[in-house]
Formats: sequence, structure tokens, C-alpha cells
Amino acid sequence: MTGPVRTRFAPSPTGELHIGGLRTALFGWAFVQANGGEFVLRIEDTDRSRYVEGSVENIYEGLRWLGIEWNEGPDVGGPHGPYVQSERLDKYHAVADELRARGRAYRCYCTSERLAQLRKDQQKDGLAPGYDGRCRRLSDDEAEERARSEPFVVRFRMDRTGVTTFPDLIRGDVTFQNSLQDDFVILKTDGFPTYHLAMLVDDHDMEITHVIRAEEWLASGPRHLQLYEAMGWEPPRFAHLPLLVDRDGRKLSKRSGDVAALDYRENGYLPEAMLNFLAFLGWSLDDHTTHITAEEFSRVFTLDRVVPNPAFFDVERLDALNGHYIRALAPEAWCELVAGCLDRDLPAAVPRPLDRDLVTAVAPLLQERVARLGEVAGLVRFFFDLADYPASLLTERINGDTELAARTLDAALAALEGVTPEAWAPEPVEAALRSLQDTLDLKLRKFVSVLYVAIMGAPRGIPLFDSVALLGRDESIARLQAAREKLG
RNA sequence: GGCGCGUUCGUCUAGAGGCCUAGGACACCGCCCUUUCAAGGCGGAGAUCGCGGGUUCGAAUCCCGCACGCGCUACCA
Repeated sequence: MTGPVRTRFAPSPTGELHIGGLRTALFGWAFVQANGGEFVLRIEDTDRSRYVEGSVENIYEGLRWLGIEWNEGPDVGGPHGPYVQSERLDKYHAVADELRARGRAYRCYCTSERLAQLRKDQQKDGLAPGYDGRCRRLSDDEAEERARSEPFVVRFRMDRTGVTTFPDLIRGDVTFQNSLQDDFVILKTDGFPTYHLAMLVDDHDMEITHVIRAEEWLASGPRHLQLYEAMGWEPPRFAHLPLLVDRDGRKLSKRSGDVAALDYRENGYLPEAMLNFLAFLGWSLDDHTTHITAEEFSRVFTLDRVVPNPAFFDVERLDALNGHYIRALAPEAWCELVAGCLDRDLPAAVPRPLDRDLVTAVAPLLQERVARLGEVAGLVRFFFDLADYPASLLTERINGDTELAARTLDAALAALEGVTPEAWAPEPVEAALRSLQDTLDLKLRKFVSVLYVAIMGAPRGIPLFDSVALLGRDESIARLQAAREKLG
């Protein structure tokens, strides 16, 4: 194999970009970058019944979210276009004709009813389901004659002797008995090719050198190899990536939870976190690296460090990574993100635009407390309206000591009222609140939860002193009083 | 059912005959720090390397068998 490495990502526009597909794309892209080649994006829309409007745009956006770029594709063009299979039908027909001319393919007139019945009978008899080759025996004349009036598919004539062995770049040689293969469809009744034919033609035309796809395709390897052989074309190298599985160990699917790549963006995950997470699903750099950037990944990626076993899509790990990247964000960038999700997630009742100074002041307090952007609004909401809470919450962390809660609130009120409106700022507020340690003769940590609940409605949240300062004197005092009243 | 692939801490993985009394990370537990919660620091627990046979002075690493899991088995990709 000479020339530059060329690989492709070939999704079907049947809905939103699947997170597993994004992982496949990421690995293919990284492989190309690391080897200095070209990455091709191809849309496999040969199943007209499953086409979903908007899918292609969703695929573009999902890939771009992680910074995956393609050198050739439907939108950017390239020397091997078109890059949408429905626009390449003549090429598939030409190859199907050639295969028929070579005696490696034939028209099949069997109805889907007969096929269904055949499958049923085979299963009943404990046989492997598969086409029985009935139309293989049709004479040329008869096949030609019936083609004029009957719908037909074109099947590939599999060589059923011997074995097919091919080297998978990730798991080594894989061998299949050809006797177990059957004549599969390459051209459907509607004139569209099946995946097998389309892939063959396109990968050859587009000079793909490495096919990097998920393991679910491994079993169709013999079909593809025989197809290449029948056309006399050199097959590309194959690498079947381990599947991404859910908690039950099954291939990730809708019932596994969020499976649409962009849903993760919606749910507050940073692209650098998702890329880092995906990169280590089935691949590793060494015995200690756990963080990696797109730049490094695309420089050091090699297929020989991809493992063959399936990987559990563990969202807890994703969360940890996301928190890591949030903390690594520049303060200004973080502030922008906070402003964005506050604007989006805060209740509609909160008037917009939001107080920019407040947002700027609050953002730093959130940065190391949040793993997902979705948590932001919940931590900040109390600035705008305090949800009602039960009185018991005030004493939840002080062993239900109502008397201590009352003393704390009374002392806090007195201390804060001592801070004049003019002097109201973080430092004086902190000093006032810290003075409670002397007043109550207790460590701050012993009673501060009462104040958290009074101010935020929860015994935990962002730093208290800053929050009280930001909330303002009147509102803070009002909340402390309200809390005091709850205690009776 | 058939075929294929897979099987190292709960999870993702390191490991390519002796460096392994199996390493790292997430999660978990404890301590420290501390303005709650986090973050951070330190420490801990956690894998007889699916099981059983071999080969070898020596096996997580090589070979065979078994078990289990998953994938495929469409005129879907």
C-alpha cells in the first residue's frame, strides 16, 4: 500500500449522530492526522425509508463539536465526489453489471414472502438462515425475460469453498468458513445498492486505504473481501473498533440513555471533555496518561493501542473529566458559559437580561463546584428567588438543635445589621459573620449550615460570605428574619 | 441454533515469559485543608488476571478445552 493514508467516516442520515459513531469518527480522524493523510466524510443514504431530514446537518455539527474536520465530503467537495451515495447510483449499477458479466452476480426474483418462509423453515430445521441460491440456476435467457416484467434484486455469488481470512488491525487474523456464507443482495428492487456494494464501490473510488468501523461489521468481512476479489481490486485494511456498551453490556442504543452526540452538548458537556472521554474508550497511550487534548490525541494515536474488548460508556467518568476541563477554563471563558446557561436555565419569571455584574461576580464561585453546566442555574437561582423550605432543614446539619439555630440567626442578624449599607461588601460581611464564633463560642463550621439554609434554601452551595454580600443587605437580613420566624 | 469476537480492581485500562507481592485513572472509604459543598493534598480498601488443563526453572502474558458475555445471522446500515 503506497501513497497517503485515507480513511473515511460513513454514517447514515437516519437521525441524530450516534455517540458511538462519533467515537468511530474520532478514531478515524486521529488515525489520519497521526499519519498525515486525508479524512473523508461520506453519507450512506441508500435506505430511502430510513432517511431523516436534518440528519446530515446534525452529523456535521456533531463532528465539528469535537473539532473533527474532513478533507473531502458532501459540503467541501473533493476529487472523488459526489460524497452522497444516492448521487452515485450509476456507479453501483456499473459495478453490479460488471459482476454479473463476470458471473459473480445474478438477478434474483424470489419474493420477500418466499424469503421469509425460507428463513422460517431453516430456523425450524435448526439450519443457519440464508438464501438458498434458487435463482442462481436461472438461465440467462429466462433471467433476461423475467427482468422485463418482474422486479428483482441482484445477488452476489459467494464462493462457498474454503475459508476467508483477513487481518483485522486490532485483533489479528480472523477466519470464516465460506460454506456458511450465502448469496447476499447487492442491488435492491428499488435500484439502490445495499451497504456492501456501495461501500465496495465508494471505498475503491475514493482510494480508501483503511476502513475503521465498529465491530458489528466484523462478520460481514468475508462478503467484502470476496467482493474486492471478484472485482480484482486490492482491498483496504480493516480495523474493527470495540463496541461501546451500556450498563448491561449491550451495544449502546436508545434504551441505554442519551445516545445522540449533541445531546451531550445540550446537557453541558465540554467538547474537550467528550473528546478526552471518547479517546480512552478502547484506546490508551500508556500506563498513566488520563488527560489528552485533541492536538495530542491526533498526533500520537495508533491502531495497535486499540484494545479488542467492548467498553462501558461510563457517564461518571465523563462527569469527572468535564469538571476537570471546566476548572481548566480561563475565567472569562467560564464566565461566558455561565452567562449563557443562566440565561437559558433560570426560570422564565426571572427578568432578562440578567445583571451582568452579578454573573461576573458569581462565575468564579461556581467554577470548581460544577461538573456539568446544567448544575449552574440550580446553584445560582437563590439570588433571584428563594424557594420555600421546611424549618427542619435549618437544623438538619446541627442535630436538630433548634435552640442553636435560633441563637445563630439572632447573632447573625445583629452582626449584619451592624454593617452599614455603605460598608456592605464581602470583607465586612465576612468579618461580621466570623465574629459569630466569639458570640456563640463555637467554630464557624458548627453552625454555618444554618446560615446557608437561610440564605440559599439548602445547607450547601456556593461560598456564603460572597453570596451574602452579593445578595445585598436588605434581602440578606430579610431572609435571616424569615428563617428565624420559621423556628417560631 | 450457527458463525465470529471478547473475558485483568465496580468502571476505563497498563501489561506482549521473570521488572507483577499486577501499575494508573474514575468511583468508593478515611485524614488534612476549609465558610457548607466542592476543589486540592495525603492515605486506604479494591483484581487468586473467567474456569480447567498443559508448555516452561518460571505464565496475566504461549497452547488446548470449557464457561459466560456480546456481535452478526434483512431487499438496515
